[in-house]
Amino acid sequence: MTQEELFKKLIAHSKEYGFVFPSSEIYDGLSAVYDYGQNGVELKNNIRRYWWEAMTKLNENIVGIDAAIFMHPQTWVASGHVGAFNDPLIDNKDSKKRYRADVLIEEWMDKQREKAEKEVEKARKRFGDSFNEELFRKTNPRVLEIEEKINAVNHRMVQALEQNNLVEIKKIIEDCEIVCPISGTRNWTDVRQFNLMFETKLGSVSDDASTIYLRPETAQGIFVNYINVQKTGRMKIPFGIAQVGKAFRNEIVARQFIFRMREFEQMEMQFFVRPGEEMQWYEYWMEKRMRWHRAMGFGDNKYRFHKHEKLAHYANAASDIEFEFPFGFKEVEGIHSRTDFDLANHQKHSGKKLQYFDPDINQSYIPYVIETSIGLDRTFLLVLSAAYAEEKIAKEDGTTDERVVLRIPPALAPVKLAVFPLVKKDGLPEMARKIMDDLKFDFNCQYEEKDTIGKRYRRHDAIGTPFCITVDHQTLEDETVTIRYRDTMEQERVPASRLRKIMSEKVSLTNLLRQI
RNA sequence: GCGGGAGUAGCUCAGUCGGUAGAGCAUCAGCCUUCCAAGCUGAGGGUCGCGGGUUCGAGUCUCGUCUCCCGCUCCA
Repeated sequence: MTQEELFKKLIAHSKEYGFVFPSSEIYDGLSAVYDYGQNGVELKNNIRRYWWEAMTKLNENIVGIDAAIFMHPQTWVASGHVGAFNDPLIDNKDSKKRYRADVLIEEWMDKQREKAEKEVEKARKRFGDSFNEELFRKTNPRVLEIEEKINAVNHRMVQALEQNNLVEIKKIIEDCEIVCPISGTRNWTDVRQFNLMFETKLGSVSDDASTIYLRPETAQGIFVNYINVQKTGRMKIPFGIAQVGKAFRNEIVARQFIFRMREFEQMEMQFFVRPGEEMQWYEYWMEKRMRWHRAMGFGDNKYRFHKHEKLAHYANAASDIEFEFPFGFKEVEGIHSRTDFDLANHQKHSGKKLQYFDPDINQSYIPYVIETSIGLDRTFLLVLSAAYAEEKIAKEDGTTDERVVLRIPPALAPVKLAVFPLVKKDGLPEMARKIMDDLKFDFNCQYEEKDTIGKRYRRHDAIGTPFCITVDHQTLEDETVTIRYRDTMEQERVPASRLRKIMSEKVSLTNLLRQI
């Protein structure tokens, strides 16, 4: 089976077993938006809890918040998103390459400048020692002509960008006869504005309402609350603030199932440190976050670090944790050293002091920030794709059988255990119900009596239920039941009275957290 | 956005030359009782993604459109 086939099967399996549905599917769906189903929501909640507890429970100096999705519009000016998430783009129809229109024009201007320089060089060779460069630049008609052209284009471009005049930008590209560096043609599409932030209106009357954005990242909710949390929680540097929540990006191309969605959930932690100590904390969190991933037990070789060579506007170091998805190694988490970029800009734009007084060194400063940012939906996809397995089983009569099993870590599995009566009579259902009623306060359980026992086992394999409890005739005699293990398909007979203790141990999130 | 592929029952798919929409699995009810999906009987479930056009007649031909998958592109 190719990886592509595997991925398709995974998507089909996700739908068939109630993990992920296309959004508003009865209306044909909505591009790159998905809903979590009855099993998906359980798995997602469990992953979220695993992260949340790993952050806030295991670290005394990390606390959580839950900031609103709507934020003051100035937030996004300060963070740089209004500038950086707003690009005029143009496509070349022949090479199918996409460019930033303003970059194309700037590159054209650079080329013109090179031309002028060549004229100057030529003249320098011709005139030798008597060459007066300044005079030549001021008087040579060719150089003057080029410079005039550059200035005119630059003026037009700046004005067009300011007025957001996309038609004019395209006209500049046409007038300058700019060609695609790849295809060499001038077969361009219209210039389009891509704003990655979703806009909406705050206020009921749209006329005097102000435009606000759906947050494109959750981090800013932490930065604007940093001083509140620090003061009211009496936090001392180094400390962290964790948050889980939805973020929204109007991606040009959203693809690969739930890997890149327009509405997605981030689990972010911003760790505030003393300036100059950021690199050691950066290393610390890279290592610590990798351990969190590996504790899930999908295999260390499935993960790798990817160091960013080209850094974002706010960072002085950045690495991704990549996981080997069916479509290749892809980012699930970023660990970024964001310097004091965000806090310093919020201080500047808000006029509020965001400094921290450090009693140890008797100094005030704006803290530096190490960010760990992981996609919850991506982690969900990670767990599903790592857990999904198709197995061949040798049967007693020599034939082979197949089963689909999700080897989800028990602590994360949507349903922890299923309780079955072996047959639907002789008082076995009643006995099974009684056991189920006792266990349901502690675990997410399901009771099933329909179909043969084998079918019921397979059904629960398919949704990743790690344990099946079967009540048989012997149970009526000595109150023992069997536990059937999902991964090995082996069974073990235990007293029903011990079930709660045994299961607590096996599905414990605490035990998973201890492995980090 | 461009190129390729796809869309028929909950799932996987068949549907010939344009002539009354099918199978297996699943679901539900009943029978049977057996620890690894396959027994028996019956039932429900479809505007063939959506909308035009051609035709006496369209799941099938044609045009448009939407959605999904793959590649390019984009990606704090």
